[in-house]
Amino acid sequence: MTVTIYDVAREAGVSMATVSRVVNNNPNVKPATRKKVYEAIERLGYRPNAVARGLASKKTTTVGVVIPDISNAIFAEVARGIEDIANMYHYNIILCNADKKKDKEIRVINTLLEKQVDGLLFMGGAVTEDHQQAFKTANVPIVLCATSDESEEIPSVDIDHESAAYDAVMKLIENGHKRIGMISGTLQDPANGYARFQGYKRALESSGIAYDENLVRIGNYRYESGSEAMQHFIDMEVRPSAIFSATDEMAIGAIHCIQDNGLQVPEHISVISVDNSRMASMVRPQLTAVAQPMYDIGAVSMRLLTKLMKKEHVEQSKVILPHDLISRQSVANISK
Amino acid sequence: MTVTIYDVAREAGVSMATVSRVVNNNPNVKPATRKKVYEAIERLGYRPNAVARGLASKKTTTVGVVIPDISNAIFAEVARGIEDIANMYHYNIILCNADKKKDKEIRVINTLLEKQVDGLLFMGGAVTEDHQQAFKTANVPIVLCATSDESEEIPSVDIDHESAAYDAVMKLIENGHKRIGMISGTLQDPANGYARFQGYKRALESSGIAYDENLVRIGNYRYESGSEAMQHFIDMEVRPSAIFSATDEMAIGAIHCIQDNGLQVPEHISVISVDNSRMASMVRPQLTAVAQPMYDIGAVSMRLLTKLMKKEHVEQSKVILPHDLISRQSVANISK
DNA sequence: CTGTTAGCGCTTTCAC
DNA sequence: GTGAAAGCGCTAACAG
Repeated sequence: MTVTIYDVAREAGVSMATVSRVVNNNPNVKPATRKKVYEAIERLGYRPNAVARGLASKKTTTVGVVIPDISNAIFAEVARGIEDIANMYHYNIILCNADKKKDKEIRVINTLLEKQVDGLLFMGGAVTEDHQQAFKTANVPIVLCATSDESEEIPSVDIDHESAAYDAVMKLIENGHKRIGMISGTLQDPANGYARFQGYKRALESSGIAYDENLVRIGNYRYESGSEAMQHFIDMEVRPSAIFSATDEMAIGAIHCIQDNGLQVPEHISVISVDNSRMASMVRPQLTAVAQPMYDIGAVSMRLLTKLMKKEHVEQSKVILPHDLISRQSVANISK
Repeated sequence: MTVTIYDVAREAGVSMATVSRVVNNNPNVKPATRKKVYEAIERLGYRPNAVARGLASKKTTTVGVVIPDISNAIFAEVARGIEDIANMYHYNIILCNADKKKDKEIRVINTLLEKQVDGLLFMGGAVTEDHQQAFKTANVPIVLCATSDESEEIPSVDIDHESAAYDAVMKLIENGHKRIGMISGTLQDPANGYARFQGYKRALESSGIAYDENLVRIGNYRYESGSEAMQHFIDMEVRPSAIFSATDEMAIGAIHCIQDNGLQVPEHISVISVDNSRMASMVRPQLTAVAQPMYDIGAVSMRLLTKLMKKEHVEQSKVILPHDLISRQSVANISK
C-alpha cells in the first residue's frame, strides 16, 4: 500500500542507504545515481515518512508552542511571529491553548514532550515550581515567550512590563494629570497584571503623587470590564482626569463608556494603555498607547530557540525587547 | 540516557507487552501487575515516546491545520474552535499559515502528510486542481473549513456566504435604502469575495434595483481599505445612503471615514457587514452585521474530522452552518 | 492475564 | 560513492 524507501531502492536498483542520501541531500551521491533515484521516487509517488525518520534520527523538526489563547489578538500576533520564523528554519509548530491554567499547562508540556518536539516555546501565566519540574525532565531547549519567571534560569524574551506602564503613566503626568485612575489586570498575572500595576505606582511616586487605592480597578482584560471599571470612575465624586489601562481592549471599553456618558475623550478624560494592538488605531479618538512588539516577541523567541536547538552559542539568554510610546489622540494636556 | 519501555519492563519484572498494556489502559492486566508497572514508571521517570508509538501503530493523534493567517481575528477564532474539539478527542494540532497562497498551501499539505497526521483541516483560498491532486495522495481524511470547493467532493463546513450577503443587503432594502454601495473583497476569493458580491447583486435584483458597478469598490479586508473605499463613495455626486461591507473590519474603516468627514452613522449613511467579530460591538455606533459562527465552524469541522478518522458513518459530509443577522445601531430606516 | 516475536520506515555507522 | 546491517522505542498479533 504505502511505498517505502525500500521500494524506491529496489525500483532504482540501489540500496536504501543511497535513497536516504538523496532524499536528505547528502552530497556523496553520483549525479547519475541521484537522477535514477529521483525518477524512481517520481514513478512510485514516494513520500518520506517523517515519523520513521524521527524515530531513527531522534529529531522531529517540530516544536511545541503552549499559548494562553490563540483567539486573543495579542497572542495570535505572537504566534504568527513564531510560525514565520519556524517556517524559515523548516520547523513545524504544534499549538496548544492552555488558558494560563497551571494544570492544563503542565499537561500539554508533557504531551508535547512525549511527542518528541525538538524544542518548546512556553507562553503562559507564572512559571511555578511545578513548571520548573516539568521543564527539568525535558531534554530539549525551552524558551519562555512573553512570560515572566522569577528564577530567571530559563531563556526568555519579553518586554519590560513595569517600565512600559511607567512610561505610559509618566506621559499622563507630563500632560498635567495628577488624578490618574488605573484599570488593571489581575495582580496574580505577573506580567500584564502585577508588573504594570507596579509601573503605575512607581510613576506616581516618582512624581510626588500619592497612591490612592480607590483609583485602581481590576478588570479581566475584556472590553466590557474596561467599561465597567470606567463607569465606576465616572460615578466618583471627584473623577480622575486620566485613565491608564493595562491593555488596549479595556481602554477601548473605557473610551466608549466615557462617550456613552456624554463626555469627550480626551477633552474630559484622557486614556492611555499598553499593547498597541491593531485596534488602537481603529477607535475614535485613536488610542495613545505604549507599543508592545508582539510579532517580534514571537519571532525573536523562536529564533532563540532555533539557536538553542542547534546548540549554537547564545550570548544573551534573557532578552528584553524595547517598547515604544505611540502618541495618538486620546491624551490631552491639561496643565495651564 | 532515555528510559524506554524495555527498562520499565525489566525494572518491574514483566514483559514489554505488559508495560505497553498498562500505559495504554488495556484492561487485560492484573491490578497487582499494573501497580508494579506504575511504580517502575514512577521510579524511572518513564515518558512514552509518541514517535515510536506512531511508527508502530500508524497513528499519531495529531491533525494538520492549514490556515490563511492566524493573526487574523476571524481565523484565530476558527482555530480556537478546532483546538478545543481536537483537545477533547486527544488530538494535537500542527498549525501552518499559508496566506491563501496556492504554492504555500500545497507545500504545507505535503509536509503535513509526511508528518503522518491522522487527518487534515484545510482552510484556504480556492480549492484548485493542484489541491485536489495533493489531497488525492493523502490516505487520511480531509475536511475543508470555511473554504469553498467547486467539486463538492470533499467534506466541508462553512456558512452560505451568498445568502449571508443577501440577507444583509435585504436588511438595508427593507429599511428603505435603494442606493447601496458595496465594499467587497477580491472577486478571486470565492467565499468572502465572489459569493458575497453575488448575494449583493441578487438582493438588488430581487428588489428591482438596478445594479451599478460604480457602487462597488474592491478592498483587501483591512481597515484602511474600508476607509479608502468609503472616501470614494463620499466623494460621489450622489452618495449612497447605505453601505454593505463584505467584512467587519472594512465596515469599521468605513464608519470612521464617514465620521471623519463630519457625517453621522446611521443618520447620514447606514453601514452593515458580514462577520460579526468581537469588534462589531466595539465601535460606536455598534455595527449591525450578519453573524458568521467562526468558533462553531472550527469546532464542527474538527468534530467531523474525528468521525472520519474513526471511520464512523457521517450522514452529512457537506455542512452549512446557519448565519444570523444581529441588529445594532449602524442601520437607519429612511423610508417615509 | 502475560510473554515472544516481528516488524513500523528510516538513519547511521562501518565496510568495501 | 555505495551497500549491509543494526537499531530507534513501541505496538500487535499470536501463543500459552
